[in-house]
Amino acid sequence: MAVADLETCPTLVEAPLAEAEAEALAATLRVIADPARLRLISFIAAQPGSEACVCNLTAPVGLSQPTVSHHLKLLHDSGILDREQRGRWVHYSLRPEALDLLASVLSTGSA
Amino acid sequence: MAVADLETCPTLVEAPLAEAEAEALAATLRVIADPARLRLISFIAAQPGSEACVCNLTAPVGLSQPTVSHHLKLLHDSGILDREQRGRWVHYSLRPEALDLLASVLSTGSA
DNA sequence: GGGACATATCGATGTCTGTCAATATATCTG
DNA sequence: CAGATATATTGACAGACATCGATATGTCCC
Repeated sequence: MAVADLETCPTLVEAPLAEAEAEALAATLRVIADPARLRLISFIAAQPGSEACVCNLTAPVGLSQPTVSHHLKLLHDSGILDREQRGRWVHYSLRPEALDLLASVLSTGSA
Repeated sequence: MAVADLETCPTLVEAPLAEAEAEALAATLRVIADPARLRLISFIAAQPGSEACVCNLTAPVGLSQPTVSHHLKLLHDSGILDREQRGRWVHYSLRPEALDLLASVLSTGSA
């Protein structure tokens, strides 16, 4: 279930959501609706090139390495972060289109 | 914890989120990250005047009356829906600014 | 006031998930 | 190949929450 699957979804306020559409959107929102994952996103986004090595992400969020790895996996699986392995290190980078797509689904267009 | 409290928050990609800021944003996102609540929002938004009586909301989502009432309370407490009682009936209406504010916090501005 | 109706609250229950310690996998270096 | 380092996976557990039935609260009408 990736953010990209929402591209075919109507806007939230456009028409009544069918059950499957609602579940798809909720699944993506659930990934973002966690303080640790929000902090990871913002930390990565704040780095030059919007990318960061995992080894630099454990300390700032104050969680164990397996937990951070777990969160990064969820963010990657849902298409919010890109993953690139360089030798022993793994770099995660932000996919801004994902957040922007989510924002556009939520927006009412009346602003 | 209402959406309006996010007005002082930086954008998600603007700067690293502090723990309290991340928790505040996550709390609001959690309210939206549920299929039943997403459907309620979209059903209400699709009505003329973006408002609906509770009695018209139970059937479409296929949940019990107490459960629907519970979801509406969460949506109201977080500032996404307005509540107005008219006699025996209660009407909930959408506050578009709330969704738009959320959308603007998520947006990277690079779109 | 009494009965009917609309909505909200309460208590209980099952499921989901965030977290960790332990361990596995993978890559580099000597 | 052996050891070291970086990341991922597994298993377990506690806390959060969606849901329901039962009941309470509030409002209208006779």
